[in-house]
Amino acid sequence: MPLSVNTAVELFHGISETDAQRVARLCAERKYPKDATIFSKGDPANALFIVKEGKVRILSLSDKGAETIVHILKEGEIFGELLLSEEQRAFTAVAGTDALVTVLSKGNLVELLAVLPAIAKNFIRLLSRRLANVEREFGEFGHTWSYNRLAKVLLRLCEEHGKETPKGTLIPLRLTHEDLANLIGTTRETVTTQMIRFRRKGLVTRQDRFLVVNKPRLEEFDRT
Amino acid sequence: MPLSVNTAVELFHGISETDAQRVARLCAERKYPKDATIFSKGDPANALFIVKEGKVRILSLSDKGAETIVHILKEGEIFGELLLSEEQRAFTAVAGTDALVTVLSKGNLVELLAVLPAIAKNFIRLLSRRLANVEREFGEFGHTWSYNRLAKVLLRLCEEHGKETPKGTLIPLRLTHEDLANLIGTTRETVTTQMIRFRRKGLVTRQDRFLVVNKPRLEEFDRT
DNA sequence: CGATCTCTGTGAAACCTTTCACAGAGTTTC
DNA sequence: GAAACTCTGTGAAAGGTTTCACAGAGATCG
Repeated sequence: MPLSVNTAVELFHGISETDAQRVARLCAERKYPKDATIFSKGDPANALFIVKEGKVRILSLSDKGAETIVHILKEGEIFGELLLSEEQRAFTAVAGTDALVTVLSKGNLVELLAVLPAIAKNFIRLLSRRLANVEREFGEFGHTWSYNRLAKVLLRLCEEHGKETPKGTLIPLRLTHEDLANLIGTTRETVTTQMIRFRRKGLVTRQDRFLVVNKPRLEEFDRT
Repeated sequence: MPLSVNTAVELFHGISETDAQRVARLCAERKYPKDATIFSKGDPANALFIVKEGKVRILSLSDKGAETIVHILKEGEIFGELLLSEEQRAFTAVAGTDALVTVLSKGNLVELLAVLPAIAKNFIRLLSRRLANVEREFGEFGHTWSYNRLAKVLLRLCEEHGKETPKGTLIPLRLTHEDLANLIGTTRETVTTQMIRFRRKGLVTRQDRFLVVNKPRLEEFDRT
């Protein structure tokens, strides 16, 4: 068990060292191997999670097997945050890589929110920001064409996970074409076709098994 | 100015009558005629709004004139709720009918959140729920075909605004085909074509200028 | 009431996506 | 290292959507 919670996590910004230790005592830690399910749609929503190491994917699974990747989370991000409004999980969370997560039970969270107003404030800000992002994406997805959505998703992934390199912005995720298809709601084959076009146009390249994006040109492409 | 705030509004659930009056004193009211702009993308985000009467539309306007309707809000719902995380409005809010809204300035909201923990709790629950809804929709919109998205949107509008009648569920909004197109990200012509198909199949009918949905059959259609 | 403006209905051509099928490259596993 | 599996690349046929153009129905405003 950690001695003190990472105050770099936005939820715990601005609380004293003493409080941080108190919080830490209420948290547990769990390890998941890549592709392990952290929780599934329908499970009781009884804890809040924070990604400590690795990546976590939030999936929406439709009745007919279709899978949409709603979010790819990195270190410091929170998930399972809907526990105060929903009894059951609406989504499935899966470890995208080997992952270490901090777990805070619903009871403890409620207590913390009551006792430490700073945390309530942080929580509100955090939910607001995520809501704003999802709604923005939602609005932008009006574009019909897959290549527009693909360009936007790649740019978003650059913002959220990208690492600048001399050759462009590297996205340090092992994303298959099928993953990208699930991110933009199309088929694997369409992604393959469009990625080839993007590569031919010099909008993206490959580095080992990772994608490297030429941000300026891709943005330009997206605007046209 | 109202003497006491409507505690039917979720944000003000569970607070005492005295507190409700205190809250009410911090609120103002504004009236907007149909199609008036309440705030625009880019405006400073300095107040929270609550729909008191009428409908309000939240729009995402892309650089190139494309408009997506992100939300249609009814009485009791909150908007401009992102003010604690965003300096500027990310969306545009427009009166969908003549509308009466309650306005709470950012400063006053922050004060209330600090003083009345019940409100902070309500606010969190409210943001959680909205986030869950948007993410769910987002996930469901994987389906490519316009008629699937159209069916889903109509069903959602039934849930949120529908009034049961002997002939089916009436949606009391004057929605043009263009509005529907902006809700599902397609063109007006496609909506026209699909609505005609829906009508021929008996999934929807018309009542005056309103839409009446045969929910069971439309749900069945959506699943198939 | 007539003119105007908005909304709905249609059709054809160009384009994009899905679906299905299969091949080969790349990885993983034993 | 060979077998098994996953991922990427391709192609053709079928079907859906956009785009453009135009007509008529329906509402609105003097």
